[in-house]
Amino acid sequence: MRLDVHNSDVPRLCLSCEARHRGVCGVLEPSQLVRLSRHTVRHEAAPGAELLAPGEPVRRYSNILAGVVKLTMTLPDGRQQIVGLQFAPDFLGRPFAQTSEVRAEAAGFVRLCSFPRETLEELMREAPALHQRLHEQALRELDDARGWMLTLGRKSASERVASFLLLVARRADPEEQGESAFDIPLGRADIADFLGLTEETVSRQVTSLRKAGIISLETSRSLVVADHEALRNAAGEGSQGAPSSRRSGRTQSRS
Amino acid sequence: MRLDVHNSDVPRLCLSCEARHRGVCGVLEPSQLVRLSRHTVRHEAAPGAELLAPGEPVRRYSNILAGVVKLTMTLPDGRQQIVGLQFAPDFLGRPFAQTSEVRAEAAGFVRLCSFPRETLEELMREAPALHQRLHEQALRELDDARGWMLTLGRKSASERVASFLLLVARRADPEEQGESAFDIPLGRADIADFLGLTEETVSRQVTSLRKAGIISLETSRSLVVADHEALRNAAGEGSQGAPSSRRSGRTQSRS
DNA sequence: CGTTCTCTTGAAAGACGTCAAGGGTGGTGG
DNA sequence: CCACCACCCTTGACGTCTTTCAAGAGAACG
Repeated sequence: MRLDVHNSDVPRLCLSCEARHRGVCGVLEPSQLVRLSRHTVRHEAAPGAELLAPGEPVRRYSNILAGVVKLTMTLPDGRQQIVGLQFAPDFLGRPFAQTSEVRAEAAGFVRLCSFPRETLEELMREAPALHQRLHEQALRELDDARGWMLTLGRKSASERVASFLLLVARRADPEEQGESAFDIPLGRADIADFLGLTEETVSRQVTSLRKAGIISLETSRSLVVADHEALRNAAGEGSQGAPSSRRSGRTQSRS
Repeated sequence: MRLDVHNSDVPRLCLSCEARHRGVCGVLEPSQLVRLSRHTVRHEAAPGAELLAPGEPVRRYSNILAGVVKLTMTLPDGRQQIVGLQFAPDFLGRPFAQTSEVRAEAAGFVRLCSFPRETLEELMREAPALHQRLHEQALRELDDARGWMLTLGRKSASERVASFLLLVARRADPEEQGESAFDIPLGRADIADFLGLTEETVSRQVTSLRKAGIISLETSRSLVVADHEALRNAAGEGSQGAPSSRRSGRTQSRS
């Protein structure tokens, strides 16, 4: 049963917060929000700031209020891969784990709302809805990661770049209709780290998509999708499927 | 508070079941086990059998009692990628989702213990420990998937094959000491689908690891690790890290 | 207006995919 | 028990996609 409460019971800090609607705070009662907000700190992180260090104990969890966070993994010899991207109002941090396996880094300026580990765990115990919300986010991230495994394992360079641009476009315009300009939140080097390519290859494939009339760029980081269906096809997600004789391997892109 | 119960309260079906200890059933009370077991069916699946079809409604969940299950994703043109491997006593199926994005397929003979969706959801509501167990498995799978993203995006063919053999060896012998023979649960074609390579390339790299004295094979599917540290190094997880001038890209393997 | 960083483009090399054929192994039937 | 067949694995030769190395253009900033 839900108590009859007023908005005035919601902490002032949370009133204009996006996380309270679409984020994890959306499932909390005002009284729980009040408790959470007592231990809450808002802060901003500059581009490149390390939000979570691999191997270090996780003391605080955060909601992402604005900006994009890169989750990266690194090999001993320095090779790097972005294994996830998080946007507002995603929850940042791994529940139940003492340490994180990944490094979280701000890609651009990021605004966060952080709270201590203990507070979250306490709330999670008494609010099953919160627990479920976090579980659902984990499953969503799992689906995403597996989708990118398919991209990394089986798609060609141009398909990977098209897939990434599709991700950007869909996030801004889920309907995939408009012709407005979307801001690409990552530089070429970060896109390369995400797609398992080099900076040069990303740049070449962007150029090639532009020359094919599928996209156009106002600046190097501002994307306009000229032909949504062509972009889906270029990403390997096209509806038409002429099964190849061999089911494996990257297909060779013509022209 | 836990009731004072005896083993005799545990359903006969569950008595010798591995899932009751290390699997999700381990957190259930005997009374809940009884309830679950009333709706439970044990069955076996032949190699290649489809356990979960992408896009179809999920009616049943399962515990894997024995065998290996491949989770695969496929592009419209037929290119395929294994996005996860599951072993006993893993839980199979995606909670909260109406349909599955991935296809689950038996790799070899598999024994399963299945129960209806409703029963699991009912138990999950009243047993927070079960909910948490499933949440933890999802997070574990997420960590795995991200680790393979790093492998698929940044490792060379020989490093990928070494990484896979390391997975097999560690699963059988977490200490990584013994010199016993491990059964490789996948054929070369499946390994290729897992590593984003072709069958031929996998075969070549296995040969190369064998010629380097790092592993030896009794049959093509029986692995002996001759030099554990060398295998870790070959997988790119070596401790020594001479940072390359460029941080990205697959390093060229010498020799 | 120079400096620096990011992005782009070019040419060459190499790793992996493709196509093709051969070898091993297990199962089945004569 | 051996022959045969199917399937899986291995090996070879070649093509090409992506990386590497290198340099130049463009944009942001002081």
